[in-house]
Amino acid sequence: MARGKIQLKRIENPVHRQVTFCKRRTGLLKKAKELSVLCDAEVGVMIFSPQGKLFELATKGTMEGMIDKYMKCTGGGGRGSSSATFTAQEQLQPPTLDPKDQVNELKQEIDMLQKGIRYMFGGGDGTMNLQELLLLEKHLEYWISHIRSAKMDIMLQEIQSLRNTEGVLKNANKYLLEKIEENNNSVLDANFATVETNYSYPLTMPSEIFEF
Amino acid sequence: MARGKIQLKRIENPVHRQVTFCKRRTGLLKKAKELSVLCDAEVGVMIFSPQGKLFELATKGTMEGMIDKYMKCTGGGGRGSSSATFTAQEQLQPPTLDPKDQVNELKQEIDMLQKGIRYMFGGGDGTMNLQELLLLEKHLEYWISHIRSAKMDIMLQEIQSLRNTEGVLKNANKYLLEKIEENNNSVLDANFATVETNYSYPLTMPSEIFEF
DNA sequence: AGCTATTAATAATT
DNA sequence: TAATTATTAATAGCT
Repeated sequence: MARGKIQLKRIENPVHRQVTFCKRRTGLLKKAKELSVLCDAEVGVMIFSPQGKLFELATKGTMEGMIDKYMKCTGGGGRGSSSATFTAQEQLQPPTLDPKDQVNELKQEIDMLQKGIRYMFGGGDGTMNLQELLLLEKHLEYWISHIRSAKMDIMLQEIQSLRNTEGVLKNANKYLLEKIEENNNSVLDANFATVETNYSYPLTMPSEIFEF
Repeated sequence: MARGKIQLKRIENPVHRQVTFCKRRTGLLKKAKELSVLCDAEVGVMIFSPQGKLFELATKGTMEGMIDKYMKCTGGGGRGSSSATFTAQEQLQPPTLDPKDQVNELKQEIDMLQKGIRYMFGGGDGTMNLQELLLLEKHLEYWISHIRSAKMDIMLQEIQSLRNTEGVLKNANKYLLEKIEENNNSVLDANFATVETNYSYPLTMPSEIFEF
């Protein structure tokens, strides 16, 4: 937003970077405060400079309070992601477990996530339960609409092109056969009478599979 | 920044407030990410809607990690948080390696996977940082090997089939032309001399695009 | 959800 | 640094 567009990549010039950090930090904190006031939301922002200096903003109460709230929100034991995707974790569990159990539990969760991914991309080895499958299905419906990749388009184009060629060849073939027939009739030579059957081939290709 | 100035006070109209919350929340998170990328800073944002729903962004690692860093930054034990806004402080971070770290590591991996899934299929709301993307890329390389779906295989098969047909037709065509030539030679009839050129067509198709 | 007319943020420059 | 300004980016009000 200024005398020139910016690329969304690290600013290499250290001076520019520092200046921009200053300006944008101020801007971000301002925006955060505005959001909070305008929309009655509670906003917390933490910024660590490259040198490790902390800048913070908590629009209601303290940052500590926000962190507590955050912990409660993300599920007590506290991973850092909201509702969403494929989690099978319990929301209510004794907070203190043996570290080893904790590790195993987390490993299991990772397995679950990977299973979901494998299911989607590997062709589904059928070890997911109904609830998981329903969630997946919902996502799939959305993803499917995005699958028209360029490669697919190119392939379809190529198929069409080949089909056109096939048509041309068929016509040429037919024409030539007719001409031979004519020749045969006129010169009474039966040598080429079986040509047609010698070169029979299936010209009808199943095309339903391309209806995406 | 729009069709009219705004007052920096709570928007009373609930609909307007909700819409604005949505828009500005997006804007704030975008700005946070930009600051992080442009200036190589680590930024964390927590937003609680009036209804208590959490929206978050952690530009490096997880929010948990940021909170840990914050805690260390603001005074070790977690006390003594700065009451106010815009505070700037020092920070250090010593390296550690014990069971607890293992747990954190696994938690981070789960976060990564969940974020990745959301990123890929949720439309990519752009909340992944470089490190996460690299990890994701690694996973993707694995998944990609499974993407040869039945449909793709069928398509390739179909293309091959069409090419075979094309070959057969070409041969038949060639054979027929030869026969005609023979005929022409034997009956001294020049009527079909131009048949060949009448049915010229490109038989060489670009096939490089199918090298997956 | 999209679309502009405007305002707000800010990159380059002084 | 701090101020200025030419531009870009965000978004308020409408559909």
